[in-house]
Amino acid sequence: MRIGELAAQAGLSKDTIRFYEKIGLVTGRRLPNGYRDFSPETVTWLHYVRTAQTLGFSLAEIGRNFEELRDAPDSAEALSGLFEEKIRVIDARMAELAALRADLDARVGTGCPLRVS
Amino acid sequence: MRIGELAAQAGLSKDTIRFYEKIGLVTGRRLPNGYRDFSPETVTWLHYVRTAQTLGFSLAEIGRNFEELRDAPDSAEALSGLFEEKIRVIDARMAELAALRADLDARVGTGCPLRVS
DNA sequence: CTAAACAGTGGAGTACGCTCCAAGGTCAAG
DNA sequence: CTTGACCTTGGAGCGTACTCCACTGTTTAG
Repeated sequence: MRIGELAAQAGLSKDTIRFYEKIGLVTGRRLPNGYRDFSPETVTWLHYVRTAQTLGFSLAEIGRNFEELRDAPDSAEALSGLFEEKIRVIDARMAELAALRADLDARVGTGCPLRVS
Repeated sequence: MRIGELAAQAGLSKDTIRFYEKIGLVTGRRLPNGYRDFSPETVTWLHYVRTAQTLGFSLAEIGRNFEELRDAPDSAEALSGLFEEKIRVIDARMAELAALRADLDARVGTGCPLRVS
């Protein structure tokens, strides 16, 4: 798969993918003509990158996951582990949101002390 | 309260607070000697800023809330409205996270296709 | 009176995550 | 053989959110 198709399928720009390659977030083979050639799994990987990113992980952190994954003896197992870890993060994030929601909820209509200056 | 104390209580650096003032995220009176003088409520406000930020709101968005709040005829009512709106945003974000979680959950242990090459 | 601890300003620099060129090579269709 | 869609590279630029610096002024304690 060349970069344009990958970009379309992953919902990213080509420039973004080239940028990700530069920082080691994706790797691609090259065709004889120099064009990048990505495996279909890269689409899944990029979706995961997006997910992790919205969860607050930096590209550097995600890149470290990528390396761990690549070096793992069992990649399916490693991936499951990664996902489980992300799920824990999501749960924590949701708990945070719930707490904030409760806090705001309690303040609604109370003329609470956030009067500014 | 001068900037140093505010910084300590809010867990931010003085530079950050001066930066926030520059972009209109906090406002302060000035003492006769030119030093900034913040009200105690600013601490609460800054905590709110921190929270909103970790939830993914940009400083610009938070700043708009701040202005709406300041310009509102009835500040208590405006604040309630703001909180209710935030709650809706939070609910939406939680639903998003729940979907993400379900997605990851479904992949765990399936030896899903994310082999990286 | 002096030293230390605070405060002020303006402006430069940094890290992150893109985004947009410009100039050029590759390739299939007509 | 040209046109157009695709690809390449390097490098500049941008928005966000700080962070640091140099230099200066103010206040307080000894």
